Amino acid sequence: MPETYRAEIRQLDLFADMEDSNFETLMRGTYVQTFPPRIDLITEGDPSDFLHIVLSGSVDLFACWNGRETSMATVRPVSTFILAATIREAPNLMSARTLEKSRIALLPSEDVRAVFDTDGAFARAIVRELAQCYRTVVKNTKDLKLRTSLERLANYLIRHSARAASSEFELNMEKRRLAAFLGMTPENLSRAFKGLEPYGVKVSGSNISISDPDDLARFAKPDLLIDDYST
Amino acid sequence: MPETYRAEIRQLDLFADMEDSNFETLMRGTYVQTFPPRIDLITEGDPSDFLHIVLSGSVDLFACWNGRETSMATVRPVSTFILAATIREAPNLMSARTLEKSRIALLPSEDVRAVFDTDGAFARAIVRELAQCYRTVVKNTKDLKLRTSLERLANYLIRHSARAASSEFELNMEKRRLAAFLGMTPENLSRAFKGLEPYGVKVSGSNISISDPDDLARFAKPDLLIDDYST
DNA sequence: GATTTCGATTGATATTTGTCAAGCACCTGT
DNA sequence: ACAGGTGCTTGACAAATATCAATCGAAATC
Repeated sequence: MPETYRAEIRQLDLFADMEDSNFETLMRGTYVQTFPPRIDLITEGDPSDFLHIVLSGSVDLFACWNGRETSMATVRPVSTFILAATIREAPNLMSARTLEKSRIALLPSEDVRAVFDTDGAFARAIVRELAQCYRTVVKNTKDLKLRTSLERLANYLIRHSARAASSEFELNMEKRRLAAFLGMTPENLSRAFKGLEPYGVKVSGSNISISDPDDLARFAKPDLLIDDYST
Repeated sequence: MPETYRAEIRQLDLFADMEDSNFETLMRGTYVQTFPPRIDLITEGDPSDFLHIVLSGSVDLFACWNGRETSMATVRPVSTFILAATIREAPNLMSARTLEKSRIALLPSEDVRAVFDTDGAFARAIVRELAQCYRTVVKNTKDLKLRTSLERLANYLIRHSARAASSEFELNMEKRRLAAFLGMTPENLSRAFKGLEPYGVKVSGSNISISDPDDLARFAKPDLLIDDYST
């Protein structure tokens, strides 16, 4: 079914309001590919040849320097990545690899830029998307600079508990990646989980349960301007 | 001379390509005000009523949580801030205060959004601006997560030495703010300067001189994908 | 079913960073 | 010149975090 993904992409905020003909132009050069787990899709520093859209599976955005590596974000369906690099015709700042088997749509960056130059609705949608991304990174920076690793973990757990709408949930990534995402070592994450036990956090493998959410929240002090990813 | 600022603003990338009539619409509600040093312009969490443009002076963007405070960025002429919040009609994530006597233009956010909805050229300019901002924050996050405070300071000095095109230059902000910007305490910054002495960094008040830039660079390992603010 | 592999954990230790308190240096206004 | 304020620096100490090595345990492989 080579056409099924079109509707999927068309429904994305980014593409929903644009001209039909421009959407067709974009889709003409687009191809969809399924990648196995742990495949490198992009290496930081490479030119941004394609705008990527995750249709299924998940992708890790990470960055390296001087032999160190850190995880910057996880991209889940259905959303795009390296939009900013595509627009600015600049090298990618982050690398990307699949976490699991994933279907990815690839839109030639040239086409994206060309349509962007003529389709105002598309430009406006990109603005909204980029503004969202920007605000997410700013929140992340505040999290990193204003909180200790224990506080970051506590707030991470609260956010995910809220998203799961349950005081019990599964971590959706390896602990080593969670550690990198939160800006600490895996060893430190282990100890941080221990450190949250007094606040009612129980860990068993990737299963987390929070026995007293209010108690945990009193410690974590979640803040809309850091932890609310919806605005 | 109440009209001089118009030309200044019109020349900004953000406003250069838009329709004359739309620019007029924006300017109609715009006013320019001069603020003394250390005046709070915006408090995080407040609605984003105005897009701000720094015409002269400089503005500190900072953020607080749980009694802690950190500096996120310095805005210098001529550029805008809180563009993302304005577009998304969302609360500001950062607070802003003048560092010195500053002239600031204030554009009602409603007008900005209205023009944005009809003027494709304006929307495209906003995209480029936001993509730039986004990439800057991503670089910042990499700096924070991948480097120690000593490495961050070393790379900061190299960037500013390059900008000044000289191995001797003046810090353009208080050391306490530099410390907050680099994600450390003022005490730690003092020690970090000491720690860079073996690499030829000499500090005298706000005057910095780097006696052996290559030696410092060998330690700092500057990286285009973190330290190059032009792409 | 045994083996291997790899991530997670733990303990011991080192490094980095922050905190507190005191002193210093420089500016400013009187 | 002086006093007061403010930011910077320093030292002693404490807390946070990283590193290294060893072990554990569950899942994958043979």
